[in-house]
Amino acid sequence: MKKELPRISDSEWRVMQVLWEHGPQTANDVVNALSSDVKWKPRTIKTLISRLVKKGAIKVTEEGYRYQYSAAVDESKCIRSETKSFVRRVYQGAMTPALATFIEDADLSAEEIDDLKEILDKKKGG
Amino acid sequence: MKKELPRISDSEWRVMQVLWEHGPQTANDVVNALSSDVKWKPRTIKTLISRLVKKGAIKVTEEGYRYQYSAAVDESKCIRSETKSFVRRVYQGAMTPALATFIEDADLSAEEIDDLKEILDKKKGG
DNA sequence: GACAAATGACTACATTTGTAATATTTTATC
DNA sequence: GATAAAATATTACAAATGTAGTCATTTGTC
Repeated sequence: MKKELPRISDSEWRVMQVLWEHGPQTANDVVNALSSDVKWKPRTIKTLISRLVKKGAIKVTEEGYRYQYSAAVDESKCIRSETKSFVRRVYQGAMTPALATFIEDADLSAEEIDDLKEILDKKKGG
Repeated sequence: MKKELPRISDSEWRVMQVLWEHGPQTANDVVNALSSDVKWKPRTIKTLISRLVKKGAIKVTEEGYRYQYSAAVDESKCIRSETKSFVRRVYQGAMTPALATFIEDADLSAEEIDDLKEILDKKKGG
């Protein structure tokens, strides 16, 4: 019984990332966390939070007398799901060409390259 | 003077892919090419084509008496641009973690792994 | 040339998204 | 308890998107 992931829009992702990174917070905490990154009015962020609550991506608890918001969906699940739909859309589902383009475009240090090769090796070994 | 890439929606990608793959075509050709993949009415596909023309992603030429449509934007540019915005959104721009997740999730054959390692090596060498 | 068939242009309409404003309810303060 | 301040809820509204329908025109056919 896998629960459907709600679809999370671009702007909404920013909000989710705050919650995934910092755990339960008030709406104001989220506003503050985002204030350096985006130029949205606090109202806008509140709206995004409400929509995410309605979608089931965020859950609310009343801690004391104010609401606390926290992620109700798993970050890696969302990332994987987004990744899959991205690859499906742009690469018609073909993972290897996607990876090849990624690698070619990425600006990688020697260490990063080695790390990735190690991941590849592990994959082969497994 | 780089021209701005128009933003191409999910459904519109399907249309673009047909044009990138098969070159100039009539609207009907596109409809036929897509008919096995999607369940859209021909009208819907015409609408998508019109929107893409308006956005400048497709160009029209009158071959004889019927319109021929062809891609006006470069496929790899679009792919790169989409990829970048995807990584920005989901991975906050961090390419290496993105790649790591990609690799871990991918279902790769031994050959594919070797190919990717080779790409990585070339990257290091360069 | 009249008329059907094909094509393209224009119009439609609900949903989602981006981006908020206003109204109401709670809480804090005097 | 009245009132201000803060938080939440309700409402707004345009652009983009998904998904088409209808109208007008062009073309092929008799």
